[in-house]
Amino acid sequence: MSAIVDIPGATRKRLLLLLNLLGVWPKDKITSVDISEQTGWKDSLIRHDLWLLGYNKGVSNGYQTVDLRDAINQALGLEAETKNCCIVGLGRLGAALLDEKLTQGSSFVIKAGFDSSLNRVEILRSSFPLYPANQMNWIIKQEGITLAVLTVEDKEAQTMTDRLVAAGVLGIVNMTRTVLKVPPSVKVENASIVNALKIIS
Amino acid sequence: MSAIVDIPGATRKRLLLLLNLLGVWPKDKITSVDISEQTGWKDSLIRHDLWLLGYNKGVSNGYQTVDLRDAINQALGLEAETKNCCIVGLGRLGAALLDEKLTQGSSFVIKAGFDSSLNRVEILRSSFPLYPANQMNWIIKQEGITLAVLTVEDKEAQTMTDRLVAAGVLGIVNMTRTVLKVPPSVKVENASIVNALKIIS
DNA sequence: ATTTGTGAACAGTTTCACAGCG
DNA sequence: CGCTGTGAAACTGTTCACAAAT
Repeated sequence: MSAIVDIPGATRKRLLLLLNLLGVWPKDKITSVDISEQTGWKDSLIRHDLWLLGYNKGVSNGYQTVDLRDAINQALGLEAETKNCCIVGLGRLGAALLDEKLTQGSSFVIKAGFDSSLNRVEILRSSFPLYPANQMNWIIKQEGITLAVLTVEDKEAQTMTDRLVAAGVLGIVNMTRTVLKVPPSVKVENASIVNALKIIS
Repeated sequence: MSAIVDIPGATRKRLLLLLNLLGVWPKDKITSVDISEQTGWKDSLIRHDLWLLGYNKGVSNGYQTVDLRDAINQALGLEAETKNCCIVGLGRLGAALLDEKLTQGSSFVIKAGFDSSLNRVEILRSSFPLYPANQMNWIIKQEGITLAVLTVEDKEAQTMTDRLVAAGVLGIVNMTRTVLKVPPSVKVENASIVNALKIIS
């Protein structure tokens, strides 16, 4: 088990996106300039990222697409075991995530969905079980769920977050506009569409 | 029209989230320590942000909730005119966004939805019109649409992006895993759920 | 000739320390 | 005193320039 280098956040985000590009790159060789053209990142930045990562098999010839992809996957500690996730909030947006295609080809498995409305839990069809929100604590523990996607109404966001944290979840993808209050050990990534619109406008 | 100060990206993102917090803050006064407790950001960082923004009405007493909110709104150039948006890709995720509630209370108005499947365009119900993707160019121009939310399948992502760019869109919220290639004048914010899961895990 | 690997220089961001206001 | 406003210091992230490899 090679030492997993500590990759800075900004670099990590880029490498994760690069992984997606490598997955569809048609040629078996790719250069830092190729990547730059596809992504808009400076070629020097890409080389620097890969240097931080400790990859150094590209000398003067560009990188082997597949080999680079594997190396990044390994260095980021992905591709390891699958991670169990849950969805909290089964309104229109949450229900859309019941679609398996979303996580297809990734190492994430959605193990459960929760909603505070019993009605929704009973009506919706899904490939994984749905539960009323008051069962979150024990289901999360029992299923070994470590990540959650939060798609509730804003007014419920903090309450549900508190429950997720109490149940021992390690990371939350926050699709609400609310700023979530979590202990430092829990990671939050904000992916709200309205917030994203504000950022770019 | 006061000079709109140029706010650095990191600060801008925080202020946008802070706005949401201020909207639900129960007291009429708020201090940098209050904000720190709710968000996890260092109180000194918050004061620094507000300093950059040019706000300086808080001296030694904390900030007036409503006044601060207005000031941030104004400084970020939000709250100005409404921005016209469109949704590209009406699969399960895209269809979920047809719900008006999503943009409710924001200054974004969804003017159109597009999909390359005529079938979906005809079947789905929505509060704004849906069009086949080949009409994107003129509809976007006619409706004055400047922002797009991209919720297509990954394999269509770049093609649709090219069309959006050609039609003159200025920003894209990318809900796909694909790294989009756009000219420097077009802003992209990645909000893909699977990518977000990777970031936190 | 290309294209990487490397570290130094540069730019951006966060934290610290503390003067000064109410 | 508690809390902001302020700039310097520390830190993080990006770009540049160029030697080395093929």
